[in-house]
Formats: sequence, structure tokens, C-alpha cells
Amino acid sequence: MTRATHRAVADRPRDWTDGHVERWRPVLPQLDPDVEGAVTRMSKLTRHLGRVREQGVADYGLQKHEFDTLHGLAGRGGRATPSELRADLNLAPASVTGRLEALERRGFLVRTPSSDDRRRVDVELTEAGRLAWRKALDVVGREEQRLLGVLTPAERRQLSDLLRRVLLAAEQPAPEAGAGDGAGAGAGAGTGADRQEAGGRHA
Amino acid sequence: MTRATHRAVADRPRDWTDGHVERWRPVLPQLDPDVEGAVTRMSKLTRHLGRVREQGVADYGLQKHEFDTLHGLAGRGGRATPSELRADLNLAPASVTGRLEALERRGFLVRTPSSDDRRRVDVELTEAGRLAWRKALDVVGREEQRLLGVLTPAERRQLSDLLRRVLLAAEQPAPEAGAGDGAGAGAGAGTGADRQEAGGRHA
DNA sequence: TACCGAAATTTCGGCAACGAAATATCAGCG
DNA sequence: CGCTGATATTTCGTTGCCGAAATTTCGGTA
Repeated sequence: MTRATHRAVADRPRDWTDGHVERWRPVLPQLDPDVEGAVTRMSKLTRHLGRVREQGVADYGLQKHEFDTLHGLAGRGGRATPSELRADLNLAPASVTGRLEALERRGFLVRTPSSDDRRRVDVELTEAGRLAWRKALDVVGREEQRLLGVLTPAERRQLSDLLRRVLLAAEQPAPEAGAGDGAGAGAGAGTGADRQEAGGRHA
Repeated sequence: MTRATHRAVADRPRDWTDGHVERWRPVLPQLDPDVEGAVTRMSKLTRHLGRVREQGVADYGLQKHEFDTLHGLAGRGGRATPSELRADLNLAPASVTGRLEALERRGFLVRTPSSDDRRRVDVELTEAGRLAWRKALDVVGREEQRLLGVLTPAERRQLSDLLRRVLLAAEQPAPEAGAGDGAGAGAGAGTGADRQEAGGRHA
């Protein structure tokens, strides 16, 4: 694909990540720029969206994590167990408790012990909760749409498909290091750098 | 590798996100599955890599955020100012101070007031720091390589390119809500769900 | 019925990140 | 030279998240 059938690489506009990867080149030449670039961009984008959510949602008296919790709950139809939320929101169990407690105090949801299985708790969105969620919803979605909107529908599909394949690999247990060990690997050292929680505020 | 690029949609293996998006469908039908899918997957992948970094790096006596800091420093050739690190790692200024202090105590870096501009501080990687970074490096890169390795080089390039276009949009100030406003938007509500970064903790 | 391992949720202790304000220094200008 | 606004970094106080342990309940088995 070095074929350069279309536009020369140099002509394309560069984003922050291009510069970032370039700075790394001399330090770790064996690093694959596309692996590095893709991973870094995903991190930055995730971060960026998080920040937007934080700000946009603030106008409705919510914090990002509060909105996310309500959102996760709404996604389950307004009813869920802490365990389901824990999975959807990708949190430690202890964190779920904290979030639910705060939201319950604000009257956005109710927790009731499940009669069916008394280890469980049923979490349910209240009318106030659904309303708060609803109002903040558009703001959040608008940014995702604005960003992903620069791609054609076909390209979005393509992006999503590529990512699915990567994620399927991620969902597999990982083959235990041992093997190649330190030496070989050669892999692109994970830029860890900006990635990680640091990630995304733009520019 | 991975030759089977095409295959009926129905035949393709499903990842966690497929189920997630599917659950959302009835709640927000106007949501674009590909926007939602892509965003969710990026978030999950970022999260996953963070987790791997956390674990892998632990074998070398480092925590994710410590490694990331050393990594960012190494990426600048071993010398940088707190401000540069703040930008690369995308942290609040206060967080940088905390990280540097901890790493300095461990002898992985040194901070010295810049003689040139006395507001500044020069941060420099020590030999011990570079060594710790170096040893943990392979572990981290291996996972990125494993995951992105399921794509062909051309596909990786494609992924990186698609993301660059999205990020370029993100790097632009955002067009101030007001405009189209509420109505349209319809966009895919930010699944907020698992997205959002918790912030890493130690091993 | 009594017991045992597994599962769901909460409590506890500690840590890192953040926002805001403080401190020190620089650069420009009358 | 001394004032003013901007920049770099640190300090302070708060908060959410996490890991581990505790608690309660379930499901199966003798």
C-alpha cells in the first residue's frame, strides 16, 4: 500500500497525534506509526468526548459520571441491577454503590431489594431521573454526531467494523506473555504517554 | 494475514458492543449504530489497554500512571518541563506535580530549577528511570501489537486515517451549540456507558 | 434440615486527579 | 525603575474510584 494511489501523505492535514508519533520516531524506531497513531487517537477521542459530556451536561445540573449512570440505567429500560450497571459502565462494584447512593439522594432513582433474589437490588429510574437524563441527552449526542459526521456512512461502518475485529481480539484472554519474552516482541512500545487517563482534550 | 475481509454481516462474530448497541436500539431508535458502536469500542479498547498496562507494568514495580509519566518523559528524549508533560499526558497541572514528586522520591527522575527562566523546572530522567521504563516497555507494546495485529497493515493505516479525520474535527473549537439545537441532534446519545475514564489506580 | 461454595452488594481505607487559589517570575510599558 | 498582566508551578481541599474484606443470600448436596 505504499502505492500512493491517491493523495500523497504529506498533503493531508495533520492532527496532534501526527506530531506526537513523529516525536517518538527517533526514540523507538521499531514502533508502527499506524498502531501508535490509532491507539493514541482513540484515547484522545474518548477523552475529548468525556470532556464535552462533562461540560454539556453541567448545564442540566449533572456531572459526567452522574449522567453516565443515568444513561446506563436508561439503556436498560430504566431498570437494572448494580451488577448490570457495573458491567455496562465498566466500574468496580464499590464505585457503583457510591454512584447509586448519590443519585438516590438526588431523587433520580430508587433502590429496592429484589423480592425474587434477596441478594439483589433493583435500581429504577424515577420520573425526575428520566427527565434529567432526557434533557442532557441531546447535548451529548450532538458532539458524537458532529465528529463522526465527517465520515460518510460507509466509512463509519468501516470504522466500526475494523474496531470490532480489534475488540474481538481484546475480548480473548490474551495469550500469556511468557513466550517471546522481552527480547523479540519488537512491538510498538505502547506510547502510554498521552494515552491512558490523560488522553483527550483536544488541540 | 486475516484474509477473510468480507463475509456476510450476519456471519460475523459479535463483540460485547454489538449486544450493547442492540439493547439501546429500542430506547433510542434514531441512534446511528455505527457511531455508537465506534465510540463505544474506542472507549472500551482504551480502557482495556489501560488495564493491561496496569498489570503488565506491575511486574516491574511500576504503576500505570508512573509508567506513563516516565514514558512521556522518555518520549521527549528524557528531558522536559512539567508543562510539556502536562500537555502530552493531558493532565491538570496539579496532577503533574504529584506524579513528578513521587517519581523523584523513587529516584527515577530529577527536578532542577531552570536557570534560563526561573519559573520553569527541568525534569530529567535518571539512569534508573530510563532503565525501569525500558524494562516495562515491551510488555506494554506487546498487547497493542497483539490487538492491532489482527488487522492487515493496510487496514491499520485505514483505521488510523479514518481516526485522523475524526480527530481533526475534534481539534476544532466546536461550533457552539445554539445553532440547530435541540431538535435535530438526534445523534447517538453518548452511550456514556462504559466510556468515561475512571482513572487508573495502582495494581 | 444443616452445610458449603458461589454470587451480589456494601463497607472500609487509601490514593490520585481535579479545580481554584497562591506563589514566583517574566515581559512590556510609561 | 516600578506597575500590570501573563505564564509556570505548587499548594490546598474535595471527590470519585479502586481493591480487599465483610455481609447476606442462594443453590446444591448429604
